[in-house]
Amino acid sequence: MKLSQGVEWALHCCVLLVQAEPGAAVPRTTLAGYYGLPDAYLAKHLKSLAAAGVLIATSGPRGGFRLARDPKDITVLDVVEAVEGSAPPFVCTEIRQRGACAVPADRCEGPCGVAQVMYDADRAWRDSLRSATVAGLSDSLPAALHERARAWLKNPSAPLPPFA
Amino acid sequence: MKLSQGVEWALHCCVLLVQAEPGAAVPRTTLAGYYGLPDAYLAKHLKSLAAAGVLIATSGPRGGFRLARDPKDITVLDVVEAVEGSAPPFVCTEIRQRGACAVPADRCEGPCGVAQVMYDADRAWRDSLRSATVAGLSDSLPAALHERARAWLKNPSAPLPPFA
DNA sequence: GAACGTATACTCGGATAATTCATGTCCGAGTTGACAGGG
DNA sequence: CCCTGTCAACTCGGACATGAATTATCCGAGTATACGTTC
Repeated sequence: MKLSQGVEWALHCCVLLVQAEPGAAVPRTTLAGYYGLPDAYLAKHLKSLAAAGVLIATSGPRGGFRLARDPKDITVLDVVEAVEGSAPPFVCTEIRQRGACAVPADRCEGPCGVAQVMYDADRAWRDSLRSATVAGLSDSLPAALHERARAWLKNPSAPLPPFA
Repeated sequence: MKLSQGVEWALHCCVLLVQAEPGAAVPRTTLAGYYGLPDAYLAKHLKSLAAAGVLIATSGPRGGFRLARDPKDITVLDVVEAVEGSAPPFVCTEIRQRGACAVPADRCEGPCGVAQVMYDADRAWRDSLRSATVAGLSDSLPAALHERARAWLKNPSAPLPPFA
């Protein structure tokens, strides 16, 4: 089991977008440059975020991506599911109904114990991710980083002030 | 994010092995036949379980696999990690230290907020899996299935009694 | 009848292909902003 | 000075290669059993 690399990128980009001017869009090249990511590939994940309703994409000059709603209402789970898909990681193939000792289907009402345990764990994982929001992640960063982010988003080509 | 198919197979096989005679080994062909699984591929996962110390493999006639310890002491997490590996699903590549707005390494003491949230979710997932044991899964099955399993393990070629 | 040696059959283990999915990259469609020209 | 039409540049979106991991399979190494032979 391995999570896509894009999850990390998407989360950091969403946190960065909190610092953008309200209503302003940030192009993907600016986002990619901030973290040194390949913009061509980052586009793929940003597209998924837009399709999932987490971001809003705008075309043309002054276009780009912006958060679709208040950062307080964007959970980490929203971002993860946008990139990874909302399909459960464990899929029960009902092997109890196959093979020499197959159990008749009419005796398999609920999910088997194995699937139930996996589903419970998946729910615990999702509940944990749902309890964190993009706003909370942004608040955990020091104010100095917010300043640098705002300066960069306003003018990516200008030199950044040195660290205090 | 997708879990390997082998996780389901491994869990069901471990639950089935609870019904084996104490000290007796069950060959992989018998395990595969019970659930109608490809024995050649199942061998790969059983090998992983043996390497992880969940099962004990024995060669030669009357050989096969048996549980390495009491089913109460085998958690579902043990089985999942044996098959999937114990590597965390989320790997932080420290992208905050890269790109145009890279943060100096000496200012990155602990993990970043994004990684922390993912690690917490991973811990919740593992804790959930750790709270379930192979013995618990076996106990959740009806007694009739235990009977059928014991009969099959004792003589896989004999016809099974019909369902009551 | 018991012990021993051999051969056999059965088991796991590692090495080897095929397929699927994530990764990485590119170019085209669409849209907005800017500019030049005219009123 | 203001309005309008055209143009151009910038943006995203989908289509196209690449690589790795999972899936799937086979054959060889090793071992305990069973049998036949001998004492």
